[in-house]
Amino acid sequence: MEEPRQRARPGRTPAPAGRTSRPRQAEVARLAGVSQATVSLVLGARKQGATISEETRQKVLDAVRTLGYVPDPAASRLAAARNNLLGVFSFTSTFPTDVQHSYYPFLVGVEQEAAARGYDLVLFTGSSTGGAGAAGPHALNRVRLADGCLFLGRHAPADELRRLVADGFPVVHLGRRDELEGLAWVGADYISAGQEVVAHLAALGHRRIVLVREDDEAPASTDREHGFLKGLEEAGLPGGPAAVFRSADPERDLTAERLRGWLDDGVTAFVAEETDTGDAWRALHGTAHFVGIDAPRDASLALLGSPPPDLADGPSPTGFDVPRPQLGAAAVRMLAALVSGEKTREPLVACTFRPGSTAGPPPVRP
Amino acid sequence: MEEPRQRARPGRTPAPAGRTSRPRQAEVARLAGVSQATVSLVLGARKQGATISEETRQKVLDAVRTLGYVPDPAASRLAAARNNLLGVFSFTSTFPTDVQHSYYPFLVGVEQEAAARGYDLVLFTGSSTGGAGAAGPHALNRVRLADGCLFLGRHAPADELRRLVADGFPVVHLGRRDELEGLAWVGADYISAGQEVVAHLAALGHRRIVLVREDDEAPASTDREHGFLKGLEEAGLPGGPAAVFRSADPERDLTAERLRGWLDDGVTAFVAEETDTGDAWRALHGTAHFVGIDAPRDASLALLGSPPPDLADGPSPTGFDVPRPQLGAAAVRMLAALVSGEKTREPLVACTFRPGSTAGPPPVRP
DNA sequence: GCGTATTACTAATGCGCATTAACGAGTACT
DNA sequence: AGTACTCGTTAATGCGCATTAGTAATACGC
Repeated sequence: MEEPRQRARPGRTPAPAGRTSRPRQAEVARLAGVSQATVSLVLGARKQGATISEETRQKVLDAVRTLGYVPDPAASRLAAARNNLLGVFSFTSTFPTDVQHSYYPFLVGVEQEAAARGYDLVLFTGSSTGGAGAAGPHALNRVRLADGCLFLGRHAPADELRRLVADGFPVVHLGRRDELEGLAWVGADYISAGQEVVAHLAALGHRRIVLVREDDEAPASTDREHGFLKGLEEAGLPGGPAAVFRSADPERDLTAERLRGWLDDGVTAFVAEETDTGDAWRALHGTAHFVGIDAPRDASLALLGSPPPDLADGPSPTGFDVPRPQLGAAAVRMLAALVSGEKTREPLVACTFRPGSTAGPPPVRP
Repeated sequence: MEEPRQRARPGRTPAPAGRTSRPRQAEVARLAGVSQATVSLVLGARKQGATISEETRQKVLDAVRTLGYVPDPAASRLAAARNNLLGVFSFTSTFPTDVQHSYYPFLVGVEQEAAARGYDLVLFTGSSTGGAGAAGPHALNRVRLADGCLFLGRHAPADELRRLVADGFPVVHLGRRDELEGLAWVGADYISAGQEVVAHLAALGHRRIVLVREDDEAPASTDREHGFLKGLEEAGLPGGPAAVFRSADPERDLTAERLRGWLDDGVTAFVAEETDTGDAWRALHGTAHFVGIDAPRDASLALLGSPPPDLADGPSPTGFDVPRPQLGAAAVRMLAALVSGEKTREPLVACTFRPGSTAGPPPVRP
């Protein structure tokens, strides 16, 4: 019988012997005098199955400590396990030059909650300015290295997100996102918060309230309006289109005449939504000041959110605050739940009512 | 001849057939009628070596499109023996509740540069309670999961850092750190910057200049003093201990009497170092104001750094700015160089002179 | 004394991809 | 015809880890 000719052995070149590379489980095993499998068993917090003697366990752990062994995340994941890494993906850079527009407040909570649960964070930056990093059609794919990924901002391409979700990869979107079937998300409960603000005003005695908002279809915006209208309804106050003033440019359209007109019509309280720019509140605040309204004496003002930084020094507006760190933390909790296969939990985080100083009882009409 | 008994084949259970998993290169290969290796060659942007016919390339790309294949990053990185991950370690949390005390400005540059080079960032928090790797005495080992690691702040324990460096793990420290042999670092060139400020004052005509600094041995502090003294020397001005006022609590010790004494002695310009707290500048600024000095009319003031946030609204002090984003970027460049085995580069980043409005010609003495 | 548990560990295997030696086919040159 | 190349492709291999069948050793039951 002719022995089949021994083929040469292709494959990768062995690592250069010169530099000491990071230790592997094999080295740990050698040092501990056990097999690589045993090392894996000791390190993996197996819930059942193999048992390891305390003696062996200690030998292994000692070797791990001595060598400073740390598992390779890529290998862990490839072997169908996890690597205790959570991704944070933002299409725009996570650290924009301007802190104001950053996700910083959310990340505070994200980092804390992740650390508390034993996860480290991987920052995946989408198309950054330089963008040499092949921001191809599959840029989102890198996140698969982690056990799951958190998405900030609504810029993540829907089809790629859908793909991740369809593949069963744990994904959580920070901010409501219903249009994407199956996408888990956490968001602030703007509806309840808006409702609460209206309830507060109604309790003070206001009977005619107007909402000033921008021309925007984002959930954060429409939810606030829903909450506002719901609040009116529950208080038995007049709602309908007349209660909402919507404009693409409030600072231009919210004129003094218009404001005076409302006042003459018996409107005693005004509510503005919080926007990226803060324009709605700025317009309301500015025009009211211009007209000579002294809040809350002549009329009450409220803001569905926090004031923009440039107005932060003024009197604290009545309204609510979005608990951004808590939102980040909630997102991490949900992501962790998905990673471990648990059911998803309540996606809404309550906002906190801020009494402020711009709302009071309506003026007594002569 | 007895055939060796056929061992059973242990290993992992095959994936549940139920769910259609994502396509692999093998499936693409089958559809395209080529081998898996060919698929890998087509997809990988090989710089040299194998050549692929245009026909085959198209067949493969078509199959990729048909199946919607996307590479598994875990597998890619495992096979390529690098994770494309850079660690960022800060002993305090990376996102402190107070933005002011954060490394945010550095991270802006770190993120940009890392993204431009195709790296993702892993955030390690030293103080984190759980922190996956139980913040024991070997908490730093956790960073070995990345290809290299950037250290922010000087809280990282020296012995552990030393260990990483000794093991050939690529490490870069943000901020000068000479005492640790072999540690790569990048830092701001405080010496040149301090020198430049003094040169500016000297050029304006000042002949007696005093530096106010805290009682601190941090390189950022001593470097500023060196630069200051070097500047004096180059301008042929009197240096020595008399030119430097050092105090652990400048706000208490920098009294009005002392300041008046200097003025009487012919000192016409004062320089403060920038500190974490901004106390040196605050003391100098405050006492000068108290004494009735109007800068730059009665005397010139300069600051070796940027003013603290609470004084940011006042007149812009003459001095220099530390280009924090650029420092972060430079640190990433150096780290990337270390990871790919290149030589390290220039560790110093130049500060930018800020003319400001607190320095001018010395007053004409009667 | 022999079957059956139980315990403690190891060998073997594959995850999906990158890498490379080897090979067949074609071309060009002695 | 033999040699020397170039081109295009593939088989084989391993990256580092998790998983599981198997085994050896000891303990237990009757």
